[in-house]
Amino acid sequence: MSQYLETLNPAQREAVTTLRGPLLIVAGAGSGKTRVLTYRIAHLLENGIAPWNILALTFTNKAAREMKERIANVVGEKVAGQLWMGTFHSIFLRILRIEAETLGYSPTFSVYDTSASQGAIARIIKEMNLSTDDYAPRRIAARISMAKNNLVLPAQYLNEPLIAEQDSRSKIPRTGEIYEAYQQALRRASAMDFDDLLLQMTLLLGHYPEIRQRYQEKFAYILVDEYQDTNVVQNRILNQLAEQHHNLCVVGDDAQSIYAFRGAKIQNIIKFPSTYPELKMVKLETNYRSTGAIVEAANRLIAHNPNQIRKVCRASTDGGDDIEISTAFTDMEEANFVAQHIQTTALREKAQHGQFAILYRTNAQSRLLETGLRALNIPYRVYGGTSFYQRKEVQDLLAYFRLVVNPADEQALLRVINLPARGIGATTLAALAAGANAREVSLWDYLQDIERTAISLRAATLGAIVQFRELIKGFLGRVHTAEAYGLAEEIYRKSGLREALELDTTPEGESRVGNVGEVFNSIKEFSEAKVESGEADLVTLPMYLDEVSLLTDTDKEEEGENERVTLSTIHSAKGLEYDYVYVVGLEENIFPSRRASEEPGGLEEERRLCYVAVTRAAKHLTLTHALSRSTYGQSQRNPQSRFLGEIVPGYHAQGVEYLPANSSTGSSAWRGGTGRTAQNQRLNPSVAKPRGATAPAAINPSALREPATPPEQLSAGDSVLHPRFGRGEILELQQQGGDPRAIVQFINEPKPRTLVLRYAQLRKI
DNA sequence: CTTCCATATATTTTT
DNA sequence: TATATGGAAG
Repeated sequence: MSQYLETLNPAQREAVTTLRGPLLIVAGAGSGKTRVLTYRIAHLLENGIAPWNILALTFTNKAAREMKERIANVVGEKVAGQLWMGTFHSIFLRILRIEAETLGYSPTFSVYDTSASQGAIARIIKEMNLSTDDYAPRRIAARISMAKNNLVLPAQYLNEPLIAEQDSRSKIPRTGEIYEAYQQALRRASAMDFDDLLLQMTLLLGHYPEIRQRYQEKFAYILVDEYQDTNVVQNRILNQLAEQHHNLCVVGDDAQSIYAFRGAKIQNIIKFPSTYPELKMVKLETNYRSTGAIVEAANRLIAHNPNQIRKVCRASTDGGDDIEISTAFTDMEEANFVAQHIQTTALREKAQHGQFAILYRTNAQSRLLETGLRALNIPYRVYGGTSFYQRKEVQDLLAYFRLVVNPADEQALLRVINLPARGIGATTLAALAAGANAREVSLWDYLQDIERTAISLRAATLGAIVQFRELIKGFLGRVHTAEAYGLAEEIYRKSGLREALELDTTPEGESRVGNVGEVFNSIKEFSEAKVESGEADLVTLPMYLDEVSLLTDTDKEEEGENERVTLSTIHSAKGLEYDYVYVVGLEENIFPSRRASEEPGGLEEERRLCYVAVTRAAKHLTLTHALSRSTYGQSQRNPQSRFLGEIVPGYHAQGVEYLPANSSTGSSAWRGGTGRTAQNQRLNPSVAKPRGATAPAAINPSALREPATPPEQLSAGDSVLHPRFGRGEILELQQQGGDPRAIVQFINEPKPRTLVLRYAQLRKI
């Protein structure tokens, strides 16, 4: 027996060594799932299965990369590189590129990200003259995405009475038509959105038996990670591929299914046994990550969900710290408490900041937490949020690349045709779109003989269009032969994008230039990696685009990860673990969120989300809630989350009365010095042990009551105090125009702010 | 055609 | 409270 098998427990060993037939591995949190998957692949290889016959699918690039690395450690880089291992989307993209022509797509088809897809849908809604109040593009896009994820094509969508009824009740009866037009637009642009990468894949396998058979034979062994998060289409594809050999191994935990809102079907994992009656089921129930106290807390919580695959999770070690619960008066005090708690704990336990994570339900909650951490000089990083790749300047540049690779790409064309401003405005574009639509060709095709067809355009506008067309044409021929970096640079330069960006010397402008620089760095890194690994001799722009269009921020590794506290939504934290975890905002209407509790099954999903949050903690778990919280600028009071009582039976925030909602004068009224400002209890043993819990306020409130300095007495270089942002230095004063403004760098802010002096109430210090 | 200001709008989001 | 979007002025 191989050495690695000896390091596994019996259940893990069974999961690793059962090579043939359908296998369901129910893997509780922290049960060594990745280890099992890794060893299982190693074991397959050891038993003579060729790496190219193994398909291993994950949801995130990060998970794929991690597993690839770990397998490479066991079997070597060369063999690991030959595995078909990656995300659903990236693997299917790879296959769809090969088979594109069968489906009537160009092999250079574009991949639309969410914003491109929404843009295309918005265009159609406008062209159909529908009100964007009822037909909010976001909403329609979500509806279409849901349809695609559930394998409902436009024809079915239009014919399904149930859907028609739903849509007319929601006042969006023409959604089906939009869906149909959208799919046509995608084809004309030779583009697929994220959902299409799955949908077209299943259509390919469904409509072409010989192709299906080829892939069935090729992928004789299939492994799927996070199976509880698969949607209808993904599940269908898996069944299609596994039809012949039935060697389908899925790993998941129904208790951690948190993506139903994106179409994930928890039923896939629950019904897996009935799809494959001959299956073997293995339950991994030993949690090697968390202490007994944490595992028990998680078990108590999840026990409130009725629909589950039964399993009994046990900790590998008993005991551990009790779960800590803290009640704060306000969200700001909650944030300060957490920051303070982290500082004290890090000192006392000699723990690295990288071992701490603060988890919240919504991204908006990160702001106060950041302020709290900054006030104590605790380094942190915010996971997720606005992605690097969603920055305007980055998207603009990538749109140029996309257009050069696939000039039919309408969204890319629309994005850059007037960028930098060339005098091709909305009116002109509407005329062009009308012309293209009338002829049923892509915009790009329509531009080809625009000199003859567009009569109504002004000479200057026509000239600008022709010039742009020739600019793009100059790149087209070289896309597949030129090296990515050089071509990218040339595009950046010749398009005028570079000049336009570099002209802006404001701090924001400079950061934009920096971001573009990062893109170029990533092109270089990507190219070098591909050449070094021998995967390619020549790395072209299309290859880079395929990589980058399926990449998210979370995939980027950052410097100094170990020294920084992680701030993350619970969703983004799935799969990660930290010694010290703070789950904040445990209040009704926040967590569980109001919307979720209104939807059927929503509450259970929120509870699973909470389960995910709790099980991220290895050593110590702190739960916090605030009596009052400002949302959208308004103060709100929410009762404690029901989850608190489920985790710690009988828990009620004690010793604090609900205070009137925060008034405009600030919270200094109860910050005065006497009495505790927050209640903090250590539970179980049930004797509540209060302790002082509030961090020093970032800004001394009394200092702010002093009158502001009149604007005319301020000058650049002055140190000033702002009621909200605190201390800062004036970088520049702007007099031009109506209101005099000041650009101020605050010590607690990453970048300078521009303030209108009339309102800003700055005080010179 | 571009710029600016008012107004609306507001989960979670692996791809 | 921030941000996105759309209409009116430049």
